[in-house]
Amino acid sequence: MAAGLGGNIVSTTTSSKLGGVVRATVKDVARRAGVSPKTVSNVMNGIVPVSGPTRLRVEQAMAELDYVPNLSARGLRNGRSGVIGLALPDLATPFSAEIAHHIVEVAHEQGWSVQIEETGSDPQREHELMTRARSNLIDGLILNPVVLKESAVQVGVALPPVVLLGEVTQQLADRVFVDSFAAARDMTLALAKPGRRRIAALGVNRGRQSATAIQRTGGYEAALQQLGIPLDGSLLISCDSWTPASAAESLREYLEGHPLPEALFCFTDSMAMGALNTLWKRGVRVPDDIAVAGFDDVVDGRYAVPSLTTVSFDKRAIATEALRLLTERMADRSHGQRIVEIDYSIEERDSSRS
Amino acid sequence: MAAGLGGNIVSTTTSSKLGGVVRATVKDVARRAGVSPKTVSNVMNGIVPVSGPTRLRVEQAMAELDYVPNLSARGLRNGRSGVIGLALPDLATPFSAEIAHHIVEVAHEQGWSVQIEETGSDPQREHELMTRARSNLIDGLILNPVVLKESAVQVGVALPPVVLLGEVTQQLADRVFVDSFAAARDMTLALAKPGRRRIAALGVNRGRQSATAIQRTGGYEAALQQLGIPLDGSLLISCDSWTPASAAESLREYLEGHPLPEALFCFTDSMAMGALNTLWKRGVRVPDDIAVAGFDDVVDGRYAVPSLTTVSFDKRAIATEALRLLTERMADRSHGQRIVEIDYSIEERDSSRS
DNA sequence: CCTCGCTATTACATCGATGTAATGTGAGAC
DNA sequence: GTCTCACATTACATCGATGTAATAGCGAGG
Repeated sequence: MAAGLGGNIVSTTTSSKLGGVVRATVKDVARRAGVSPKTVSNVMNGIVPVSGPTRLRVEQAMAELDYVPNLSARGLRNGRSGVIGLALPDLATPFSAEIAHHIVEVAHEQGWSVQIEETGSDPQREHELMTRARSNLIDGLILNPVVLKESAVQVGVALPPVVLLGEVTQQLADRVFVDSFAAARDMTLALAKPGRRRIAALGVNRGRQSATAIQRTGGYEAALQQLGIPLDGSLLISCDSWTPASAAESLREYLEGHPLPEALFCFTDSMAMGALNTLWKRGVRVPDDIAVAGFDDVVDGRYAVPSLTTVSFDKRAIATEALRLLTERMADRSHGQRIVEIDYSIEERDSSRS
Repeated sequence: MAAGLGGNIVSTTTSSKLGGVVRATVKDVARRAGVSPKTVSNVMNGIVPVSGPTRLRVEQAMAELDYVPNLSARGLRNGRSGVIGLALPDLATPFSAEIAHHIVEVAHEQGWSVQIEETGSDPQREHELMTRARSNLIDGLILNPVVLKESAVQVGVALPPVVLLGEVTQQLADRVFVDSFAAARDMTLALAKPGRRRIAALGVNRGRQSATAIQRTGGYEAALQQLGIPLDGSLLISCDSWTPASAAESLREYLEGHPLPEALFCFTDSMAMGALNTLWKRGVRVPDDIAVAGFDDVVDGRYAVPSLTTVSFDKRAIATEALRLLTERMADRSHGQRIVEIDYSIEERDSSRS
């Protein structure tokens, strides 16, 4: 309201409003504590030393005014927002949800906020995200891409730090992954152990192959080869969407035209649960008539009927490693590509117990 | 590099860096298009009219420079970030995940980003979130509280717009909810229809009651009363954590000391799936020996063995309504509390089919 | 008593976008 | 040919926090 004299403008209204409610700023805190705004800032950041008494006065003033820093302003000034993005195909998928859970949890422990985006397996959407990322509202991105070779995700110099989850190849970004090929191979071997030879695989994509599907199919085939079992194309059950609904329906159709395999390896637990439902509806007993296995070790799979044999791995480790790679790259963008592999194990449960 | 003359300082270095990569600003775009920064801003916002040719030049310049607006700066200036917060107890819970999925989806359609937080059912954490919300990085908050009467969530004047999900009472915030009481009552009635009288309820909390647990327990008891069935305390199976693990274990312990009820109403689908697993392990047939029902209509429940009878409701409608309430309140903070009720229906599936 | 040197504090500019108020430009009317 | 009016465009200040460089304070050493 009051204009100063000369070049200096002395404003008396410094607090800002949020929906009509006043909010204190550093200036307000400074005035109340009888110091300069920069000193308040110094107290908050702790880099520049502040004397004991002054620090106390400032802290008290902050408390009295219920001061909350404006992160937009800080983000503008610092060039960093303290927010990371997490992009997943579909949050409603139990596997994605568990990953998201761990990432949000680990991020929070380290003081980061997480902004979630769904790509819906759409390369276009994945591209949008990179752009969004560049708008400085997020400092980095953890991306779980689906489509192989999606040129959309060109992890280049003009983009913020990115960590990919999963087995995208041909990308230069940092990456955390589980060796799906080896895991699928081992699971197939485990299913074959009790002498089963007619082992079907559920989840082969008909059209555009996802990187994950290719890996798991490859591992499955490698195991058969290792066992000397000839590859039987009629045991590859395709399933366009990796959902229980799609899996249940695909298996239902399949069983109408094919004999029952001795074992069924589903490429995700979600699909396995759809499959279990179909088998149960047809009166097929698991594991007596057919052994079933999944992949991901999702919580619900453990309580499926029967409990689902699956490929298990430490999802929290994935979150921890992804965040480590991301923060390290944010600190130093120059170092080369880093790839972290997460161990897996075969969890044999009731659905394949012979 | 070149200093201007007089009071005006003409800077030639206007683009900013992000990890060593130059990023164009409005100034750069303006210079390239031969207009002022404000005109560029006008082109983007579309409020102030800009002549055709000028607009074209600006748009071309933006494209050439690969311009991306800095949202921190915009947020600082406008006081709004375009981000809303979503706080849920636990993302890994299929129900929460599905809700999150729909909210993220609907929010994206309306141009909002979503920042996710987990409260872990911790009132303290819920409080932190409100503070965080005030830091202007989020314009509003959708909160799914768990604990009843958590004084932490004091939806007051100094806080950003909040919409609560669920049946928190005694709060003045806008709210979207499903009538758990009525739904639980109807489900209990449905389970009793074929003449079942010994109906157990799984999910009663031992210690601190959640609002939801109270509602569902109440509905269950109301149904029994309506049916003239005396309330039998030994049919109330408590379960401290609403997870399949906890439910499976609680039921296992329960069955060791009690006869098998005729029906089991679990307060969530997740718990019901844990229960199904326990029943199967004990050789109890569902629905022949006992009918089982859940609540939430989670995807995996539909493919449980047997398919789970449940209380269903439109989760996308919850998301849509929550966002509508939130955006309306952000536009006008003065109007009174609004409460939206979402319809439910009883989905009878194989787990209770007699 | 004065200066040196160290530390705590301050004034000022800055990050990028945008509202405000003022300026510039053109067509149309007299 | 001049004046008005409407509209496109510009200069400047601002949002809030913080780095930079300069200042103030203060004890120790000469």
